[in-house]
Amino acid sequence: MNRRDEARAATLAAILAAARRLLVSGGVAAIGLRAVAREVNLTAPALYRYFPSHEALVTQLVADLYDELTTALVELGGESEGDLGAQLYLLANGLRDWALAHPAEFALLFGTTVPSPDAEDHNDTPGHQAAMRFGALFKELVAAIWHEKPFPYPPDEVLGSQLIAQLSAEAVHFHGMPPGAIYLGLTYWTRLYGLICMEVFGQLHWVLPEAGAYFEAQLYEIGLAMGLDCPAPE
Amino acid sequence: MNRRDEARAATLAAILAAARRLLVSGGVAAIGLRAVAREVNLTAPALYRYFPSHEALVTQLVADLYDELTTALVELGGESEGDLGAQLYLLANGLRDWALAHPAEFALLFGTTVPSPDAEDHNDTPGHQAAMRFGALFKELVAAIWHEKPFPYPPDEVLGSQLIAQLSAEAVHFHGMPPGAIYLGLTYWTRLYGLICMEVFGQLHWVLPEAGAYFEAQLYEIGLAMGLDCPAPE
DNA sequence: GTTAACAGTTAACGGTGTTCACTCAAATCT
DNA sequence: AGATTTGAGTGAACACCGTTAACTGTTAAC
Repeated sequence: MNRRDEARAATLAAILAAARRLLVSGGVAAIGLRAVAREVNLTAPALYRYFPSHEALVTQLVADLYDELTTALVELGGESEGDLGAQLYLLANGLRDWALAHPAEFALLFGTTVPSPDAEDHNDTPGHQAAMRFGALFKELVAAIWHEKPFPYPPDEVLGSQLIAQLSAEAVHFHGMPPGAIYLGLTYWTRLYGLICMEVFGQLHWVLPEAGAYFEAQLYEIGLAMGLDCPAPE
Repeated sequence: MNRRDEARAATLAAILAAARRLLVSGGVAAIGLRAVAREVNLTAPALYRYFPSHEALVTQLVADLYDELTTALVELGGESEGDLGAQLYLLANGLRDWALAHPAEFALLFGTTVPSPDAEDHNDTPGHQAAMRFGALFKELVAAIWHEKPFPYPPDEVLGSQLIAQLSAEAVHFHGMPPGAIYLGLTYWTRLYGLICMEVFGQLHWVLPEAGAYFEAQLYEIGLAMGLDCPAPE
């Protein structure tokens, strides 16, 4: 580790920290090259020694945010050691709290990710890999819940043969769960994502000014479906 | 109607059409003042005779897209006159098809709408009003379904007293449906929105490369909960 | 027929991401 | 140790962005 490499690593971290600060305070649009450079006492072209483009900087920031969110949720779930149901409940609420506290970051991570059809070239992007690590969190937890106490799942007629085939192909990533159980776990994630998206993006205001009670009811409902004894809303 | 007013209306329509074209081809970022102006053989400052700002132009475009989507869904549902369940099914599938065919427009309408907390000033924006007209579509249909054949809804213990109070306050907008029924209708909309968001934003690729079968299964499941006889997936 | 209103232009300001030529210090090689 | 290469950083510039101001014609109104 040269003295130059140390300096490089330090400024790189400072750049990402500054970008993060700007994102939190002013949204995605606030992450300008000159603004970031100003925060670390540099000029804009100097950042091209660290990132090939503005987009690459934002992508790296996305990856860091994913990892930060993942570790935050992991240690949040660690508080309820053993009770996997409570862990999933904490995870869901933790994700919602994080999204509401950091709407700009949430929009950057989970919103408007226009996926270019050519999947090959950007599947190895740091953001994608961090997203996979985040997704694995839910995958592993759902699989653990299933293997601890298998929950009833919809009969095959509800899913359809095509979906069953698709889910069976993914069974290796879910530790050999049956397709119906994978379906229910996926349903949990889908509904959770949809609820948080609607709330963060303000798509729920026209019917519910405050979505906390609705969120809890939904969580309770889907938790019941998975055989968990979630705390009932009051 | 002066000759000047005619010209004004014509160019205004041309501006919005050009903006729409740019949105479709290149996403939201492609709607630049100079780009729009170039499309209608004008210079950028000329557009300020028609819109006070770039944002106002985009907002108007959002309103137009909402109305276009609303009418498209209305006439799509009109094909199944009488059968309200089939109408809801067509609406859901129509919305998904539209979103997948026009991802940029969908992202503009339903994604990343950062809602400023000061709700007073922009509640009368044309985009908001058009969004209300769109939302009314689902509201009315759910209410009609309920009044035609009331469906069973979750007991009060599942919802919690606070949510029941909130939903009761909104009952006037749902033609006097009980809170539990409103909850189920809202659940339909929430799950539909979440599913489409996930699919359009590419948030489902890491587990399902093609989400059509999953979408159908989800639609069938929630349709069953509302007492509808949707076509079962195969 | 004069006057006021208005669509549209050009020029400019501050901002953006990005590239190029350049300087200077640090690491490497002889 | 001295020469040489690597690389971080700068300043100027390019093409773009949204926006404003001053200005030119044409059209409507009195």
